[in-house]
Amino acid sequence: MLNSDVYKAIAHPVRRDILKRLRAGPQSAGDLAAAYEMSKPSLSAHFTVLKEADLIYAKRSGNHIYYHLNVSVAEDILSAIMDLFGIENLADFIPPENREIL
Amino acid sequence: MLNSDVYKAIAHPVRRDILKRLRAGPQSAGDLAAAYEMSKPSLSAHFTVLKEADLIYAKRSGNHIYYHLNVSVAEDILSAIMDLFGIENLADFIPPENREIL
DNA sequence: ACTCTATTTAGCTATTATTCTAATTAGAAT
DNA sequence: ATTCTAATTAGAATAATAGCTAAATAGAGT
Repeated sequence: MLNSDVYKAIAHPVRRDILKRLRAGPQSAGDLAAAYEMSKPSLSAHFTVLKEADLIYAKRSGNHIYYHLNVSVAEDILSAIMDLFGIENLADFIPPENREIL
Repeated sequence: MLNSDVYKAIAHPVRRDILKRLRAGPQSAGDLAAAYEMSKPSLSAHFTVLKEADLIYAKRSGNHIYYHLNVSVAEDILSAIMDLFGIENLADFIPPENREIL
Protein backbone atom coordinates (compact mmCIF):
# COMPACT_ATOMS: atom_id res chain seq x y z
CA MET A 1 0.00 0.00 0.00
CA LEU A 2 0.87 3.59 -0.51
CA ASN A 3 2.79 5.32 2.19
CA SER A 4 0.46 8.02 3.52
CA ASP A 5 3.39 10.44 3.82
CA VAL A 6 3.48 10.59 0.04
CA TYR A 7 0.65 13.09 -0.08
CA LYS A 8 2.32 15.45 2.34
CA ALA A 9 5.60 15.04 0.51
CA ILE A 10 4.22 16.14 -2.84
CA ALA A 11 2.29 19.00 -1.26
CA HIS A 12 5.30 21.32 -1.38
CA PRO A 13 6.23 22.95 -4.70
CA VAL A 14 9.97 22.66 -4.12
CA ARG A 15 9.66 18.95 -3.40
CA ARG A 16 7.61 18.43 -6.56
CA ASP A 17 10.27 20.27 -8.49
CA ILE A 18 12.98 18.08 -6.99
CA LEU A 19 11.13 15.02 -8.23
CA LYS A 20 10.90 16.51 -11.71
CA ARG A 21 14.61 17.23 -11.74
CA LEU A 22 15.42 13.69 -10.73
CA ARG A 23 13.44 12.33 -13.65
CA ALA A 24 16.47 13.11 -15.82
CA GLY A 25 18.68 10.99 -13.59
CA PRO A 26 20.32 11.02 -10.16
CA GLN A 27 21.72 14.30 -8.86
CA SER A 28 23.85 15.17 -5.88
CA ALA A 29 22.45 17.17 -2.98
CA GLY A 30 24.75 20.01 -3.89
CA ASP A 31 23.67 20.12 -7.53
CA LEU A 32 20.09 20.21 -6.44
CA ALA A 33 20.77 22.87 -3.85
CA ALA A 34 22.32 25.07 -6.53
CA ALA A 35 19.00 25.07 -8.34
CA TYR A 36 17.08 26.70 -5.52
CA GLU A 37 17.35 30.00 -3.71
CA MET A 38 17.28 28.27 -0.41
CA SER A 39 19.87 27.23 2.14
CA LYS A 40 21.36 23.76 1.90
CA PRO A 41 20.00 22.71 5.28
CA SER A 42 16.50 23.64 4.15
CA LEU A 43 16.91 21.59 1.00
CA SER A 44 18.28 18.76 3.06
CA ALA A 45 15.11 18.81 5.12
CA HIS A 46 13.09 18.45 1.93
CA PHE A 47 15.21 15.46 0.93
CA THR A 48 14.40 13.88 4.26
CA VAL A 49 10.67 14.32 3.69
CA LEU A 50 10.94 12.78 0.23
CA LYS A 51 13.02 9.90 1.56
CA GLU A 52 10.54 9.17 4.33
CA ALA A 53 7.78 9.07 1.75
CA ASP A 54 9.92 6.60 -0.19
CA LEU A 55 9.86 8.88 -3.22
CA ILE A 56 13.64 9.13 -3.46
CA TYR A 57 16.60 7.20 -2.13
CA ALA A 58 20.19 8.21 -1.48
CA LYS A 59 23.45 6.62 -2.56
CA ARG A 60 26.74 7.90 -1.33
CA SER A 61 29.65 8.03 -3.73
CA GLY A 62 32.78 9.58 -2.31
CA ASN A 63 31.65 12.54 -0.33
CA HIS A 64 28.75 13.26 -2.62
CA ILE A 65 25.32 11.93 -1.94
CA TYR A 66 23.28 11.17 -5.02
CA TYR A 67 19.53 11.19 -4.89
CA HIS A 68 17.55 8.88 -7.13
CA LEU A 69 13.91 9.05 -8.06
CA ASN A 70 11.96 6.02 -6.89
CA VAL A 71 9.80 5.53 -9.95
CA SER A 72 8.33 2.33 -8.57
CA VAL A 73 5.99 4.24 -6.29
CA ALA A 74 4.50 6.21 -9.16
CA GLU A 75 2.11 3.41 -10.06
CA ASP A 76 0.92 3.26 -6.46
CA ILE A 77 0.26 6.99 -6.39
CA LEU A 78 -1.64 6.92 -9.66
CA SER A 79 -3.89 4.08 -8.61
CA ALA A 80 -4.47 5.66 -5.21
CA ILE A 81 -5.60 8.88 -6.84
CA MET A 82 -7.76 7.06 -9.33
CA ASP A 83 -9.33 5.29 -6.40
CA LEU A 84 -9.89 8.65 -4.73
CA PHE A 85 -12.06 9.74 -7.61
CA GLY A 86 -13.60 6.37 -8.39
CA ILE A 87 -12.02 6.19 -11.79
CA GLU A 88 -12.14 2.63 -13.03
CA ASN A 89 -11.44 2.94 -16.69
CA LEU A 90 -7.95 4.22 -17.09
CA ALA A 91 -8.26 4.12 -20.86
CA ASP A 92 -10.39 7.24 -20.71
CA PHE A 93 -7.29 9.08 -19.67
CA ILE A 94 -5.07 8.03 -22.50
CA PRO A 95 -5.21 10.69 -25.19
CA PRO A 96 -6.47 9.32 -28.52
CA GLU A 97 -3.16 9.95 -30.27
CA ASN A 98 -1.42 7.61 -27.84
CA ARG A 99 -3.83 4.74 -27.93
CA GLU A 100 -2.01 2.82 -30.62
CA ILE A 101 0.73 2.05 -28.13
CA LEU A 102 -1.45 -0.67 -26.75
CA MET B 1 -3.62 23.88 -15.39
CA LEU B 2 -3.93 22.17 -12.08
CA ASN B 3 -4.72 24.30 -9.09
CA SER B 4 -1.69 24.03 -6.84
CA ASP B 5 -3.95 23.90 -3.78
CA VAL B 6 -5.01 20.44 -4.89
CA TYR B 7 -1.89 18.85 -3.45
CA LYS B 8 -2.40 20.43 -0.06
CA ALA B 9 -6.06 19.50 -0.17
CA ILE B 10 -5.42 15.79 -0.64
CA ALA B 11 -2.65 15.79 1.95
CA HIS B 12 -5.08 15.29 4.83
CA PRO B 13 -6.54 11.82 5.43
CA VAL B 14 -9.97 13.11 6.37
CA ARG B 15 -10.19 15.15 3.19
CA ARG B 16 -9.18 12.16 1.10
CA ASP B 17 -11.86 10.15 2.84
CA ILE B 18 -14.45 12.82 2.11
CA LEU B 19 -13.60 12.58 -1.57
CA LYS B 20 -14.02 8.81 -1.46
CA ARG B 21 -17.40 9.14 0.19
CA LEU B 22 -18.57 11.59 -2.43
CA ARG B 23 -17.72 9.13 -5.20
CA ALA B 24 -21.01 7.40 -4.40
CA GLY B 25 -22.91 10.63 -4.95
CA PRO B 26 -23.56 13.98 -3.31
CA GLN B 27 -23.92 14.12 0.45
CA SER B 28 -24.98 16.84 2.83
CA ALA B 29 -22.52 18.43 5.22
CA GLY B 30 -24.39 16.89 8.12
CA ASP B 31 -24.31 13.38 6.70
CA LEU B 32 -20.60 13.71 6.15
CA ALA B 33 -20.06 15.14 9.62
CA ALA B 34 -21.81 12.12 11.12
CA ALA B 35 -19.14 9.90 9.62
CA TYR B 36 -16.27 11.50 11.51
CA GLU B 37 -15.40 11.91 15.15
CA MET B 38 -14.81 15.56 14.66
CA SER B 39 -16.80 18.71 15.32
CA LYS B 40 -18.95 20.08 12.51
CA PRO B 41 -16.97 23.32 12.30
CA SER B 42 -13.78 21.34 11.81
CA LEU B 43 -15.39 19.35 9.02
CA SER B 44 -16.68 22.57 7.55
CA ALA B 45 -13.10 23.85 7.42
CA HIS B 46 -12.12 20.76 5.47
CA PHE B 47 -14.96 21.39 3.03
CA THR B 48 -13.60 24.88 2.50
CA VAL B 49 -10.14 23.54 1.68
CA LEU B 50 -11.61 21.05 -0.79
CA LYS B 51 -13.76 23.75 -2.37
CA GLU B 52 -10.82 26.11 -2.78
CA ALA B 53 -8.92 23.33 -4.51
CA ASP B 54 -11.93 22.91 -6.77
CA LEU B 55 -12.23 19.28 -5.77
CA ILE B 56 -15.83 19.62 -4.57
CA TYR B 57 -18.65 22.09 -5.05
CA ALA B 58 -21.69 22.91 -2.94
CA LYS B 59 -25.35 23.12 -3.83
CA ARG B 60 -27.92 24.29 -1.38
CA SER B 61 -31.26 22.54 -1.28
CA GLY B 62 -33.58 23.73 1.45
CA ASN B 63 -31.44 24.18 4.49
CA HIS B 64 -29.13 21.35 3.57
CA ILE B 65 -25.96 21.92 1.64
CA TYR B 66 -24.98 19.09 -0.63
CA TYR B 67 -21.39 18.55 -1.60
CA HIS B 68 -20.55 17.10 -4.98
CA LEU B 69 -17.31 15.55 -6.13
CA ASN B 70 -15.74 17.44 -9.01
CA VAL B 71 -14.59 14.49 -11.06
CA SER B 72 -13.42 16.72 -13.88
CA VAL B 73 -10.22 17.62 -12.03
CA ALA B 74 -9.24 13.97 -11.62
CA GLU B 75 -7.72 13.80 -15.08
CA ASP B 76 -5.67 16.91 -14.36
CA ILE B 77 -4.32 15.42 -11.16
CA LEU B 78 -3.41 12.15 -12.82
CA SER B 79 -1.54 13.81 -15.66
CA ALA B 80 0.23 16.16 -13.24
CA ILE B 81 1.45 13.23 -11.20
CA MET B 82 2.48 11.30 -14.26
CA ASP B 83 4.44 14.35 -15.30
CA LEU B 84 6.03 14.42 -11.86
CA PHE B 85 7.49 10.99 -12.43
CA GLY B 86 8.11 11.33 -16.14
CA ILE B 87 5.66 8.61 -17.00
CA GLU B 88 4.70 8.85 -20.64
CA ASN B 89 3.18 5.51 -21.34
CA LEU B 90 0.09 5.20 -19.27
CA ALA B 91 -0.65 1.78 -20.72
CA ASP B 92 2.09 0.36 -18.53
CA PHE B 93 -0.15 1.09 -15.61
CA ILE B 94 -3.19 -0.77 -16.78
CA PRO B 95 -3.17 -4.24 -15.24
CA PRO B 96 -3.15 -7.00 -17.88
CA GLU B 97 -6.58 -8.26 -16.91
CA ASN B 98 -8.10 -4.88 -17.71
CA ARG B 99 -6.49 -4.28 -21.05
CA GLU B 100 -9.38 -5.63 -23.07
CA ILE B 101 -11.38 -2.56 -22.15
CA LEU B 102 -9.52 -0.69 -24.83
C1' DA C 1 46.69 13.15 11.91
C1' DC C 2 44.92 17.21 9.59
C1' DT C 3 42.27 19.57 6.32
C1' DC C 4 38.99 20.32 2.77
C1' DT C 5 34.52 19.54 0.75
C1' DA C 6 29.81 17.88 0.88
C1' DT C 7 26.04 17.22 3.50
C1' DT C 8 23.38 16.67 7.57
C1' DT C 9 21.84 17.64 12.39
C1' DA C 10 20.70 20.98 16.15
C1' DG C 11 18.46 24.79 17.79
C1' DC C 12 15.60 28.58 16.97
C1' DT C 13 11.77 31.55 14.99
C1' DA C 14 7.94 32.58 11.99
C1' DT C 15 4.12 30.98 9.52
C1' DT C 16 0.44 27.86 8.50
C1' DA C 17 -2.74 24.02 9.77
C1' DT C 18 -5.88 21.82 12.71
C1' DT C 19 -8.93 21.57 16.18
C1' DC C 20 -12.19 23.20 19.61
C1' DT C 21 -16.39 26.03 21.67
C1' DA C 22 -19.42 29.83 21.12
C1' DA C 23 -21.81 32.84 18.17
C1' DT C 24 -23.90 33.82 13.70
C1' DT C 25 -26.31 33.18 9.30
C1' DA C 26 -29.74 31.11 6.10
C1' DG C 27 -33.72 29.02 5.04
C1' DA C 28 -38.05 26.25 6.44
C1' DA C 29 -41.92 25.65 9.09
C1' DT C 30 -45.02 26.70 12.51
C1' DA D 1 -42.68 37.11 13.60
C1' DT D 2 -40.71 33.36 16.02
C1' DT D 3 -38.56 29.08 16.19
C1' DC D 4 -36.13 25.15 14.62
C1' DT D 5 -32.52 22.94 12.02
C1' DA D 6 -28.32 22.92 9.20
C1' DA D 7 -24.25 24.79 8.45
C1' DT D 8 -20.87 28.40 8.67
C1' DT D 9 -17.90 32.09 10.66
C1' DA D 10 -15.20 33.99 14.64
C1' DG D 11 -11.81 33.57 17.93
C1' DA D 12 -8.41 31.09 20.46
C1' DA D 13 -5.22 27.32 21.60
C1' DT D 14 -1.97 23.83 20.01
C1' DA D 15 0.62 21.36 16.70
C1' DA D 16 3.09 20.93 12.61
C1' DT D 17 5.91 22.98 8.69
C1' DA D 18 9.40 25.58 6.76
C1' DG D 19 12.91 28.53 6.84
C1' DC D 20 17.42 30.32 8.81
C1' DT D 21 22.45 30.20 11.00
C1' DA D 22 25.81 27.64 13.42
C1' DA D 23 27.77 23.30 14.61
C1' DA D 24 28.70 18.47 13.65
C1' DT D 25 29.66 14.39 10.72
C1' DA D 26 31.62 11.56 6.92
C1' DG D 27 34.73 10.60 3.63
C1' DA D 28 38.79 11.99 0.44
C1' DG D 29 43.13 13.77 -0.17
C1' DT D 30 47.33 15.72 1.46
